[in-house]
Amino acid sequence: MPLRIYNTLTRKKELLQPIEDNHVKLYVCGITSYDYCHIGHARSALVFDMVVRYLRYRGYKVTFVRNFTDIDDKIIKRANEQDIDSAALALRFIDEFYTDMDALGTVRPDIEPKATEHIGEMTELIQTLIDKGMAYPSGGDVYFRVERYDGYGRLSGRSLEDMQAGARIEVNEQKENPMDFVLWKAAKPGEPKWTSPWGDGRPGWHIECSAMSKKYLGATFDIHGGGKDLIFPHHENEIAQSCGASGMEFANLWMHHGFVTIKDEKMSKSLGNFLTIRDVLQQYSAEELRLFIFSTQYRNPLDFSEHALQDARAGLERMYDCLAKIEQLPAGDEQGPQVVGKKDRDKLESLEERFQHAMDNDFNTAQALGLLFDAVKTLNKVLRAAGGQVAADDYNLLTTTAATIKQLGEVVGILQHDPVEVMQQKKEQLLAAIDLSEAEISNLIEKRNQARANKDWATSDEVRDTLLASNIVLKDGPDGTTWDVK
RNA sequence: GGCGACGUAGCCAAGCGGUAAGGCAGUGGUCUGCAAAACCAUUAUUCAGCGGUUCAAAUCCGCUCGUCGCCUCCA
Repeated sequence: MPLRIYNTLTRKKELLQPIEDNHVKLYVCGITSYDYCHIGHARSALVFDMVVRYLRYRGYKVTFVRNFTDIDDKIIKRANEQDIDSAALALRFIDEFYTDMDALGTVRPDIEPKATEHIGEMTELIQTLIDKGMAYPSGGDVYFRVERYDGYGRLSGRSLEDMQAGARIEVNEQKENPMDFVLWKAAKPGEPKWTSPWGDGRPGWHIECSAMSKKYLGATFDIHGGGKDLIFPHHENEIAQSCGASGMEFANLWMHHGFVTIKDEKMSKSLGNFLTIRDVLQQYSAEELRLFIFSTQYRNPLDFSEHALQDARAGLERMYDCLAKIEQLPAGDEQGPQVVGKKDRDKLESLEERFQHAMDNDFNTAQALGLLFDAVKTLNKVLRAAGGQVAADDYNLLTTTAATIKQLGEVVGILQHDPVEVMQQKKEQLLAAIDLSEAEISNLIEKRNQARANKDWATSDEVRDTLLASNIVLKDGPDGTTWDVK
């Protein structure tokens, strides 16, 4: 029954115990909007989409906040390169982000705050830190005084000494300590700026999340999430700012997902080995992409390859095919022979429970999906054994299990389309690429059936080979011949 | 250099102290005129290597090797 989540802070799986009974408050670091999103961003969005869906499925109320960083060095730089306004650039890529998210079918967060709309909250927080001696203005900037916060390094598991030893930080004369980080940046000429007690400027990156999470979720909340690359310095600094200012705990649980890699290297802009979400969605459906992403547990690295996506496609089709067959099954016959054995019945009836058990273990989607596939395997076996004549009891088991599979699929966002239609659409799509209509295929099948009735195998095989040349595969079953596009 | 993660069949991937899920691919069989599909069976005496703890280890501990990540913007 209990849901356990791996907490980066303690390096252990911990029971989820929301501060407010049954209400989970979740903050996720969103994108910096200056470019199209790549598959790594898709993984992030999809992982937390799954988390929210699962928590809600388990009966929790979830308040989900995900921010937009719409002011930052990269945005300014990119806007300058294109000679456009930085705010306009940021807005444009927020729009593009929504386009991608809608295509992926992710649930919208409840609140999506933008950094530029919370400057007041940030300056207030910075002032609190200055008042407490945890921050200091210097030359128009304001810096966080890292040595004044005892717990600095506890999230990333490193000591201040370790970090200083290997510091690759640029020497900055304005800092008291090289590890101090900026809370407020003085504006250079021509840069976007806001007024503050320390002069015109803009916020540093980390302060926005501290300010906005506090505003919408409170000083202490349940889960804070993001990619592994945010652990240091971003989340470490958030903890320092938030705990430093409030004197209270910040997020109770820290969830960090692994990277998407290509040939085992991190996908990133600097390496140039990234694919955008829309690139991939041109070739693969959102559900295929989801199946691929959830084929491994969220903390592990996930290697992107054409082969892996093809596997996901084959797997998803296998599931839909099974569901479609059940949907088209004639209602159960009271007289029909029962073919489902006790072992299979128990297995199918306990599917939801076992699925929950897997997901309760730190959202183990890989195992959960394995259980779904295992159920499909069993359903296929039953369908085969029944041969179209299903006993009423078996029929009920088949249809309720199919409904359960669809319901559980919703947690990871797959199997949400009508199975019969999906299989039909798949055919039509592929047919469109071939110069044959369904009617022509039916005619050819009819011709072949006549030839077969006359035991004219030469003609029969000729028809089959002709169709095969157009990627149409014939399947002779007990109820006649059906076909599929290869 | 500091810190961390990972190494399970041809590929992907669960399992986290009680004797190796699942997917893709392969092989044999049922079915078929022959096929295809589907189904059934089968595919790791073994979990990078070497030691140790334990009645029992892929699972815990130590060392070695290998891969990757963070330490600078990054999901």
